[in-house]
Amino acid sequence: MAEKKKVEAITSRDEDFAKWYTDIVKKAELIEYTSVKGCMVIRPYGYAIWENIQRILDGMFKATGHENVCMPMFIPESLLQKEKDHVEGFAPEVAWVTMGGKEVLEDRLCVRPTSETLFCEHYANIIHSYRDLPKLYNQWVSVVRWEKTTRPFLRSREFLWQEGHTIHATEAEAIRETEQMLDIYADFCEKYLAMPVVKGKKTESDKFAGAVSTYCIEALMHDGKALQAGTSHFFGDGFAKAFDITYTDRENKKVNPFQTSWGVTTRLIGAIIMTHGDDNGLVLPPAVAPVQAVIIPVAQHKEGVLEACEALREKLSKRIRVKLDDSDNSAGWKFAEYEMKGVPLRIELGPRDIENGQCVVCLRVNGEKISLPLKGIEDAVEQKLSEANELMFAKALENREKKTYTCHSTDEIIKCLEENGDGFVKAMWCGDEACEDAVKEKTGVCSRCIPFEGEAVDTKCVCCGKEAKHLLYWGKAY
RNA sequence: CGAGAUGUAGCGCAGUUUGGUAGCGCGCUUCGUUCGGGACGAAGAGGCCGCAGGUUCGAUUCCUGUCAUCUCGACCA
Repeated sequence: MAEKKKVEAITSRDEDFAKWYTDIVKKAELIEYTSVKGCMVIRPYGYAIWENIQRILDGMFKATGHENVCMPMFIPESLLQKEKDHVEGFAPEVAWVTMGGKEVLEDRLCVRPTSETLFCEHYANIIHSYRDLPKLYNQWVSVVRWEKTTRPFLRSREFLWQEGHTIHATEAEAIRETEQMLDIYADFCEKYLAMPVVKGKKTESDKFAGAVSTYCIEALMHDGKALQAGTSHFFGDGFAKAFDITYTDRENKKVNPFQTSWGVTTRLIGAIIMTHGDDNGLVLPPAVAPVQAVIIPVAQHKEGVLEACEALREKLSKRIRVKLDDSDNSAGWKFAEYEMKGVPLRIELGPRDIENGQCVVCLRVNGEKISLPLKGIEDAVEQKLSEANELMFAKALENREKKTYTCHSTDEIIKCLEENGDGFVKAMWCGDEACEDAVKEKTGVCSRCIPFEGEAVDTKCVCCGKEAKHLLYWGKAY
């Protein structure tokens, strides 16, 4: 029996985190590989998670006045090259199109690696007066970046995302927008994905190509590596100038507007896996779980069991996403299956329960198993789902706190990571790029962000010892 | 993109050293017995051994190339 179980089990998380991750994406049926490197099929169960993410976020965007649009997938080289920093930032990973198998020499087309240039071209066409501003646009599409190394969800060559592109009359308004969207991302991650994030600003060397400043949310995965979960950029009027976007203001003067862009990707699914998953498989936050509760009949061949299960499913389906598995697999098989798939709640219903007017409810996050009366079960189940969400957030936060270290020298960073494993390192920085590089060279951690919250832990730079300007989060990143 | 490893049935693997057209476990199909933590028995089905060249009478096995996957670096959401 023990032998058999071993055959089916996934790699232990603490033994080999990377293998554990790929085991989960395959065994929970989130993705399947294709014959093209870095391009994956997102299977129904994986895509349903993305649809839930999409639905919630889209609601948040709409509630703050944004509208969805859809830009073309192709960008002519001449357009891509209009903003110098931007094109330089993306050039190495742009995929070019050949027409009918022939190389195109003049103004060839690429597949969008991001759509700033397309939005800019469009804005230049439709914006004339201050009355045309702001435009708060977003699109849900896929983009292509020809990455060298790829990993499902974390780094694929084509990935799904949303990209918001807004344009404003004033700098202050654009900055407010950048901050607002970062807040929305952070709220979304913490409330709906139960994933704590650090809000902050990227250093100069790490910011988006063409941006004045890049804000980000950084999350810490269970193995102590950092993952950028979302970004929000303030562009100033640099793009507007490069693309000749102007409007006439109230004083009848021609001026450039200010822009932002912000995005999250299917990488969030990778973040969910690596934040919450355990040795039994995926653990999904209730808000985005395709199935929030699964009903498993016990001794389903016995009279009345399936009928009782169906009645329960019917009742719960009015409130939550519920599935009844009446397949003829054994109950034990189903338990393991839905644990692998990360279903937040399992409801067992068998002859004994029916007799007692109850069911057994089991929480995926901690394995807690309790009997609850069938009367009023809808409320109890909703209660348990929100409890599961809180527990997941608390667990993830505990892991992050445990793996957040404060260091005062590069030697201390090296020693600390050796003793405790990877994690966030909080250390002061003078603001000099040379020090940023030197820390990476010496210790292996790179700068993640300058956090909005958090007090100075020292007065001197962790690297050069000169006066420190910023507290910085450092870490090894995905 | 540099270093390394791996591609054999849906999944996990053996076989390759020493060349002769493929095997195991799980899963799958059918029937029966089961069903409160991945049940059991019987009978079946399933393979251009990643792909393309080469060597050979003959290649899953040897050689070359290529594609994909994984790991570690450099780069990046």
